[in-house]
Order: sequence, then structure tokens, then C-alpha cells
Amino acid sequence: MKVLIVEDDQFHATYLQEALAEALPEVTEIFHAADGAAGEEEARQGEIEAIVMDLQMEHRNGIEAARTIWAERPQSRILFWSNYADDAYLRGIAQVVPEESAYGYVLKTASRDRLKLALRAVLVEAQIIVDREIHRLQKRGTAPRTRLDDSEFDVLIDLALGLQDKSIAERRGMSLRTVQNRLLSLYDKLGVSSDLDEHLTLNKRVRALNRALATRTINIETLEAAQRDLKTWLAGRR
Amino acid sequence: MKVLIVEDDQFHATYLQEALAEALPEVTEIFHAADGAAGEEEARQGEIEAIVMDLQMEHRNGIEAARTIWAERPQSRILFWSNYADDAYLRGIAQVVPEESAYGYVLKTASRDRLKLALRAVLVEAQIIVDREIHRLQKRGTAPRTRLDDSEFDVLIDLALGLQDKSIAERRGMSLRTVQNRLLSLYDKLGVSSDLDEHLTLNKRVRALNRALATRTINIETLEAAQRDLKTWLAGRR
DNA sequence: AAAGCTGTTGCGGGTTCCCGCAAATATTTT
DNA sequence: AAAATATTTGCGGGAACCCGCAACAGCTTT
Repeated sequence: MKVLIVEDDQFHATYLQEALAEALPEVTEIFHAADGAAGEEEARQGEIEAIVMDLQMEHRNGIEAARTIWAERPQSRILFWSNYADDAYLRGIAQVVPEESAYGYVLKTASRDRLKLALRAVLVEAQIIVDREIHRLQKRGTAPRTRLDDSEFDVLIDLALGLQDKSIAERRGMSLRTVQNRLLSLYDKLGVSSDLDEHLTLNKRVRALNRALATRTINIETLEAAQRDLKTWLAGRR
Repeated sequence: MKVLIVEDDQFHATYLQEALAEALPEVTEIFHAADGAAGEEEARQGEIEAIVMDLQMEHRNGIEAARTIWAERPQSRILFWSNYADDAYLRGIAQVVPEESAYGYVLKTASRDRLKLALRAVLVEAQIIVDREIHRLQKRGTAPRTRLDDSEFDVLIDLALGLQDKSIAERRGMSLRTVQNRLLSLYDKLGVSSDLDEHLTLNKRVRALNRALATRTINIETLEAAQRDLKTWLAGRR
């Protein structure tokens, strides 16, 4: 069995390599790539279907790499291994994972045993496994009261890019007023006007972005990816 | 000579420890703390004045820890050692470093030799040294045309928190119109309306925050710290 | 001292935003 | 199928925002 490690941090890569050797004796070859683009290439060349993938990397991050890998080989099993428990990453993964494939999400702070368990579960048994720590992120100060649904999330992305209501309506195919309704529920769920001094009125749009970042609903990589999407959309509508 | 390592990643900590032993034979004791709060405590207890500090950590990050350490012992020498070349971190450090003390900033991607050099320069020779890579961050897509000056940066922070013009004016002691002038130059320097389709008009405030994040002028930690400052300011004005 | 620069402030008006109200649709429950 | 509930949409208006124009003030340059 061949396994590919995509990880830009040298120390973490060797640690992973060791854990992998210990946990899965059936592994015969371990490949290594130091960024997302190289990872895609390795996976393609070596026809590798068991991958451990870091999320934050130069050039192309783990989620983007996973998307193209899965596009070529939907049955690939990918264990994501990350420093952060951002909801933004989970959402990103959920958007690219195909029906038929297995994946997992483990934090780098997880114990060696837990990592080994996840390695076996995902790469060998093709299970889906998500570190419980990740759901515990609700603790963050004022986390969103309720999870955003997809359409709210879309509007949040557009808001975060700086689009104005009219453009959002056009892009998402909603009426102006509906966009504004979404914004209202966004403001509510993100707790825009709840915390901080109540005598202080805030700029809701900016505050919404601020809160979305603070609660890890989106992160900077999300924004950069969204910006690229927006550009292609702009190009496509002429 | 005693040295304190404040670093939450186990692998990086041991790597540092090795490099430290190689580079500085005069080191007799190496202490270790896994987060900012523990770091402050160790430094206080052990009366340590040579410190290597990670930036991104739980509880208290490196900059906050450095602030209290420097407040107690201004002559402490601190080498910051970080994954990211964010301008936000440099600004943060510049704000807390006292006149009389030495510090340095090295990226984790730096070669072992460069790290060793920095260790010697800062911890022993009490020089100030900043990794050149960090200034090269101008490359990022559309980096700010010109560096923001302090008053623009202040306004940016307030904008990012969601304050409206009137509140910013009050907090910073400027007239409403002056705040708006600052915003104008902010929009200009951050390239708010330059990139992206020119037929698309954007929400400038949100876009400014977006660009400030994309160019690493501020980061999420900056926002969280700024929010705490705002809260104490709100409490203080009654 | 006069002539520039540069930064501050007030005024005014065109936009965008936020959101209550109410009618029209769509979805779910009974 | 009827009733109840939830969403979508238009209208309208007050507030905030963006910003050109112009009057000043504090500096530096000639």
C-alpha cells in the first residue's frame, strides 16, 4: 500500500512518517510532497489513493489539492491533519468531498494514539472520522447561536468580499429584499449587535465579517478562495 | 546563561533546543513553556532575560507575553520565531518593545544557520535583527501601495471592529470629517477600488477590512486584541 | 514676509444600508 | 384539502456612508 504525505513542515512530516510506519504495517511506500500543487502531482503520478494532507500550505492549500485529487480519483481516502479547528475548514472539506469517498480530520495536537487510530480508520478502513475536539469549538466566546445554513453562508461570503446588496442579489439569484433578509439573520446568528456596549451602534456589515472571523466561521484562506471564485464568475457573465 | 523557550509545538520546541545548544555553548539551562501565560510565569520565576518566543499560541500569544515580560524586565532579549511574515506581528512587536531592549524576528522556515545566527545576535549580543524575508512580503498580490502610518492604522483598527465614523472620531479625538479623510487614504492605500472588476462598486468598509487581511496588514489576533482594548476604553469613559 | 504644502474641518447631496410593514408565495402540519 | 407557518418580495424612510468643494491652520520653502 502506498501513502502520500502532503505537509510543508519538515518536523511534522517526519513525525507523521513515523506514526504511519507504526500504525500501518501494510504500508510499503511513503511519498512526500511539500505543498498542494506537488501533492496533486505526486498523487497523479503514483496513482496513490491514501493521503495525509496538511491544510495550510503555500501555493495551493489542502482543500484545493483535495478537490483536484478527488476529481481525478473520487475513491481516494484523505486524512486532513491541521493545526486549527476552524469551522471554515470543515465547510470547505464538506464542499469538495465526493459521495463515495472516505476522509478524516485530525488536529495536530491530537495524541499519537488518536492519530494512529485515524490513520487506520480512514486510509485502511475507509471510514469517515472527525476529531471530536473540532466540534467543541463552540466554546469560543460568543460562537454563532446557530450554525449558518448554506444560503446564509453564501451571502456571508459575498458580504465579506465587499459586494453590495444588489450584486449579491444578482450573483445568487435572489431579490434585493431577500438578500437583506439573509443579512438580518446573519447579523442575528453571528451576534453582531449583542456583545459590546449596547449603547454603541456598529456598522453591521463590518461587524458581521469581524464576528465571522472571530468565531472561525470563515478564515483568510476562505476569503482568498472566494475571491478567486468571484473573479471567474465575473469573467463568465461578461 | 539561562534561556527560556516559549513554544507550543513540541517538535519545534525540541528543534529549537538543539539549535540553541549548538549555537550558544554558554547556555547552561534551558527552560520551556508551552503557552504565553506559562512563559510569563517562567520568566518571572527564573529571572530569565533571554527568551525565544513563538507568536501564535493559546491563552496569551507571544506579543502579549512579551509585553508583560518587558514591563517587568525591560532589558530582556526576546527572539520571536514565527510561521508567518505578517506585517501585523511586526506592528504589534514594535508597539511593545521598550527602548533599551533587543529583539529579533525569524521565520520558522529560515535555515538552521540563520536561526543560529539570530540566536547569537539577539540573545548574546543584544542586537536587533529582523529576517529579511519579512520585508519581502510586499509581493502579496496587491500589497498596500504605501505603508499605513500610525493614525491610519488606528482608524483601520476601529473600522475593523465595526465602529462607525462618529465613534471613531470620538475615540481618537478627531473630527468626523478627518476620520473620513483617513478612511479615504486607507481605501486608497489598501487598493480598495483598484482590483476586481471596475464596473463593480463595492462596500468600501468591508472591502478595506478584506484587503487589510489579505495583505497581512492585520490578522485575526490583531482584531481580538483590539477588541479587548476597545472594551476597556468603553469601560473607562462611562 | 509671501508663497507654497499638507492636514483639518464644515457643508451638502447622492448612494447604500437597515429594517418595519404588509401582501404574495411556498412549505409544513393537521 | 385546509390551516398554520415560514419565506420571499416590494415599498418607504431614517441613518450612515462616501466624497467634492472650499475655508483654515500650521509648516516649510524661497
